[in-house]
Amino acid sequence: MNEQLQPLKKQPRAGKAGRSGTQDDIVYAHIFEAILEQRLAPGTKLSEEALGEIFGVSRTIIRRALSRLAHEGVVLLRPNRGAVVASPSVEEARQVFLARRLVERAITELAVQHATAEQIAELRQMVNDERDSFSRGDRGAGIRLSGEFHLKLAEAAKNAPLISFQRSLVSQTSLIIAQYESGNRSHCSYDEHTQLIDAIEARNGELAVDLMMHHMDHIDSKLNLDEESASDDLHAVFSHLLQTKKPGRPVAKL
Amino acid sequence: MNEQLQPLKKQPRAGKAGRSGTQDDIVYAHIFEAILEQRLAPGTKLSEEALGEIFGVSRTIIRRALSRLAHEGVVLLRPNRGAVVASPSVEEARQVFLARRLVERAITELAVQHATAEQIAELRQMVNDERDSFSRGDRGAGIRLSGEFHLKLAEAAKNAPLISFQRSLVSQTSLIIAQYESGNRSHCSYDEHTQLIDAIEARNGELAVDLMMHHMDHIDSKLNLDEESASDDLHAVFSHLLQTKKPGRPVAKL
DNA sequence: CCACCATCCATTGTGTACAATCGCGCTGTT
DNA sequence: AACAGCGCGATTGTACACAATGGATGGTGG
Repeated sequence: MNEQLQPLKKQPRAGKAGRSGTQDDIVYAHIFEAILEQRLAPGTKLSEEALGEIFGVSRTIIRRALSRLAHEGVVLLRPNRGAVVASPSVEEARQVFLARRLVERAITELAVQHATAEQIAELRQMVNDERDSFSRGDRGAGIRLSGEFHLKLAEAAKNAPLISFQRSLVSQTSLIIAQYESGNRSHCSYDEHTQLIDAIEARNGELAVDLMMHHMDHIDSKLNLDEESASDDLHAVFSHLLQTKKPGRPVAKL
Repeated sequence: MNEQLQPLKKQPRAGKAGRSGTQDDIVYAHIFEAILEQRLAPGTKLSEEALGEIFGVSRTIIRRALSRLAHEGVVLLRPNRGAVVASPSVEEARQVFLARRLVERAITELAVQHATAEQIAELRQMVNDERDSFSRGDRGAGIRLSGEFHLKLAEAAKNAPLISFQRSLVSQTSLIIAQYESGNRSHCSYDEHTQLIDAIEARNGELAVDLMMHHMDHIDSKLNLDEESASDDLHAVFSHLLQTKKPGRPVAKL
């Protein structure tokens, strides 16, 4: 609890994840990234003061970031008891996936109608980045970029409420994948992403929706939600017992 | 700016809209209600200090409530410039309605599968309340209760992400209705709500979805979004000019 | 007379001190 | 030995003070 970052006052974009914007966004992005990359395990307590020291900002900023993360379902905010990394139950995971199926179908149809050439090019670029991450063995970045692909697709759908909802769903999905994914197979196979882009570019709505639905099938078929989820579920159930494994520096390296 | 409420420290539930919970919720609910009942017109500036004095809490609380309202799209938070009541453009209204169609369809199907007898009874009760409000001539309460009906329905669908999204959509819809509704016709005709409940109770999914879609049709057919929206749109465009019509006590009576 | 610029003021953004709350361990009793 | 009650420590909740930003206003020069 004695090491601290440079006060990040003026660094324009902090490394890889720090989007442009205010301190909130930087803190938010770093915590989010740490959760996705499993440097912060589900159930880990997120002390406001500790995070404040780590990032060199006051609790005010931390609190806003946590509130935002909580709203997206990545962090659980227990009144008077602090924040912990969310550990979605199997049931919660199912609900998220159901909602995503719904939203992705609509987004795909809309994207086929509205996606511009520029957006399609950006999507292809993101798939490239994603493939690079996986081939580099950077699992966390891969999951994150895969999520960002779906978010970019939502932007192409040109519907602000859907984009916002999709952001929340993608965040939660990423957390679920990080928590439940079986084996070491790649997550969103980027091949599927590429095919999807092709269908969208060809303005073939039916095919695009089909591909997206299969893509969704593949994603949750990779998870252990169905039968043998007992062990993972137990872990989630008892995670609050493990949460106090030294409060000191949950984030080792940023 | 000199009259103030009792500091609301310990009043368990403040009148009609104050849900159980902390001060945030009370402030949130009151502002939300004031917006829906058009005691706060779109474009009205929401000064943190003024609200703080009115509710007898510090800006910290107000800020949280505003942030929450902003996330639901009812309030626009402009960095360094304060918060104003959102004034959705026609395009934004269209996007909200598109998203709602999507979500309502899914919610209806799920509610048909999962709604319990108790929930159905609660829905019927809400329709009664709604009818009472309209017959009493309380337009604001009517719009609000009508929204709460749709939210209750979402709860019956037993999908947390969808509930959360629906909450946001319903809030925005209510604001749009308050802003754009033509004539003095009733908004959500409660007859349609009753029929919908009947179909759900009979577990007739196809009929229920049909009714819901027609219900959606009726809702936006009542709005002036389509052709003659010019005047309303102009009003929205220039609403920021009217926003400074005395900052004093925007909320007259709670 | 108009346009531009500098200064001021009102309002929001942030940090920090204090108060309230909850969990935990201690002690005493049965 | 086990359990209930109580106080303590740590952490969150709230208020407030100060800093920073942006708009408004009044003055000056063209």
